[in-house]
Amino acid sequence: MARAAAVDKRRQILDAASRVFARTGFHACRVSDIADEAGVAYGLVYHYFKSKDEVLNQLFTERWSLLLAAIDEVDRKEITARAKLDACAGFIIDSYRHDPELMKVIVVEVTRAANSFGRTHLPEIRRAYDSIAKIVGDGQQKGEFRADVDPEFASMWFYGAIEQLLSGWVFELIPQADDDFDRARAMVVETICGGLEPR
Amino acid sequence: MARAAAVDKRRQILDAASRVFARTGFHACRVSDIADEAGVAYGLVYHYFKSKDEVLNQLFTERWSLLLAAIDEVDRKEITARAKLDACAGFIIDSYRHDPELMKVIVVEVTRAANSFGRTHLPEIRRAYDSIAKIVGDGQQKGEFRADVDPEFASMWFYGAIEQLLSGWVFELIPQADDDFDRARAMVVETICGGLEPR
DNA sequence: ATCCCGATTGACTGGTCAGTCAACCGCCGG
DNA sequence: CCGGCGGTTGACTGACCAGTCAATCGGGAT
Repeated sequence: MARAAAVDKRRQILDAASRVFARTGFHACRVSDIADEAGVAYGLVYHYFKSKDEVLNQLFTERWSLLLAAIDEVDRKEITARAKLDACAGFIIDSYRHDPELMKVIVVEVTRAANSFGRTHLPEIRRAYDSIAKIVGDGQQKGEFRADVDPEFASMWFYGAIEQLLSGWVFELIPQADDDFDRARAMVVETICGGLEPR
Repeated sequence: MARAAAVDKRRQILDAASRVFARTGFHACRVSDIADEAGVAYGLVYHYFKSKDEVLNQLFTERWSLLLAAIDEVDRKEITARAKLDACAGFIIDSYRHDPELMKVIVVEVTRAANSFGRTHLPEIRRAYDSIAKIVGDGQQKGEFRADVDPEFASMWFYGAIEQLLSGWVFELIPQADDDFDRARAMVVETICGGLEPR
């Protein structure tokens, strides 16, 4: 019971932090905001986490490892490179659809923060790029994609295009009705894979 | 003379700020770091700028208005949509090549910072997306691009792909020898325009 | 009933830093 | 030679906030 309650409180704090970071930004918010949002005392945050930074690290690592696992799993399937990239795009976009606040935090505070947290998590972030590059490279081997494009670069703009879509939704620059997510996924994959395939 | 010296000092502070923000990040650096880097007294920063924020705003606005002007000028030319997008990509990449620190600051601290400065400058950022969307839309009108892709979305991933390239260079994830810049530009334009053109 | 120990509380502290301000400098015009 | 004024200086202050810690709570074991 004590054990289960502790797990709950920890989760409660993480979820609250996700909302607060999304709303106010990591730097602009206070630890007391997180505690208030979670409905717990200030000090309890420090019972479960070493520091404010560690709360964000935890949020990032949790979700990013799911992403890495998903990409690797996709890569193991016997499907075309285009289908693999479509599945990757789908996973990322669905992550946003499922929990926009958490994805906003991850993108804004970590993935796109070249200073601060981006630096810290560079290896994990890079692993995602590498996995996508591998998918592109394998596609080239099989003749599905043209060979005169560097897979390393292609993975950057494939990922960049998707992340920019998320940003567009976060900033409310592009529509996010329920079917816009799937349409956007289909269009971006169609365009980039179309450009990567031999004419 | 006094006038000229004042302009120099202001510039000196802006340039120093660009270097310091790039190195340390806007939030992590102190105003005294900027003053030290510029070789002026702490208080002088506040003689020329209302606040630390205003220094960053100034850096951003200066460069971003150049970008907006460049895109508009490109759009006015009588060339294909693909050539226009190529010129836009070229301008952004050359901006980075010419002054990587400033572009790093603009991308990391403003463009990609959905909270804080991103919010503040949303209208100007949006104008760039809109201009690119217009180029894509016009290309569709002329039959150069397929019509079944939303220009608004296409501009997001075109810009996103390029910005991710910049990020890759900032993070030192992809090579940045002198000819990598032009190769990257050519590849990304070839891929995305290739995907946008009718098969 | 009593003890124990992990969970929980929130007041407090120490350090940091943006922004202020009063004094100083040196050029220029009279 | 002097007075004024924009440019320049840097010590200081006030606010803010991450992280600490001593005290309290409460439930399970004996």
